[in-house]
Amino acid sequence: MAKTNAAFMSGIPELVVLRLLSRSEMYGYELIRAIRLTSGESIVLAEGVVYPTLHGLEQRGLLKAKEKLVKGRVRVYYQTTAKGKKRLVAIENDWHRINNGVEAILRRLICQN
Amino acid sequence: MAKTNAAFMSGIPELVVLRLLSRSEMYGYELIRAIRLTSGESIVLAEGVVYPTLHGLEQRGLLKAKEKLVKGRVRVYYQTTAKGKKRLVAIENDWHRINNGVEAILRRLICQN
DNA sequence: CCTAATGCATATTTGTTATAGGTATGATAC
DNA sequence: GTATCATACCTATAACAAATATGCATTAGG
Repeated sequence: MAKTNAAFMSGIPELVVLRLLSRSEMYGYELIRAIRLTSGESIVLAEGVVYPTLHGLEQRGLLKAKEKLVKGRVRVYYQTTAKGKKRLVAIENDWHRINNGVEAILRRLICQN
Repeated sequence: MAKTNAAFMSGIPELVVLRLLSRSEMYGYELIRAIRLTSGESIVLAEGVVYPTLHGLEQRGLLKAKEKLVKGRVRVYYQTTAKGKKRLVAIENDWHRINNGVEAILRRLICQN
């Protein structure tokens, strides 16, 4: 468990990657910064997390990769596919459901066994 | 990945167990029902998840166990200790921080890289 | 020159949850 | 009376995903 993230991270990389790349295409390094900045430093994913995630999502057809040569350096741009967007909707729903469940327990809206 | 829970579950068992047992003592089976009901069926933890969690938390001094004989049957009641409540506050904070980070990305409040 | 930042990649470890069993008692229904 | 379900506990193993720790190569800055 990292000092910065500390638990509650399962599923998060897939969710945030699909979400950010559904809006605009990005390359890995850029995406890592975007996750950190957009989350207000709350979510910091190392390269060893993001790159395998990108490769996995691409293999599953949820992302599409495209190589570009920028300043003599190869960048791999990724973009969420239509299939990826469907998947995104599904896991967003899952995330909200789990979240509501936890909130209900923390706030104890309902009660009694 | 379970059909009911589907990702986003890391850290959740510890959090909800510490939270529910900080309010009132419960025995394992009762706790399992309480998690399911209080979360509105959103979070369903099997016995194979809850019992090891209880044992682990007790070993770490975050829970205190007490055996009771009820209707000729032994029940093990658990209760969150003072140390457990401190830990609870810490992971509740972690949980909210991660949550806010994900929300910011989903809603894209902030932007630009 | 040397260092930091950029940019990609992957093998291995670690930590947790999920699964799938196992034991035993009490209550209910047929 | 006996079959079945709910109660109540337990643990070993599998499965999975993130974290860690690397490696390589290029560019910009001091």
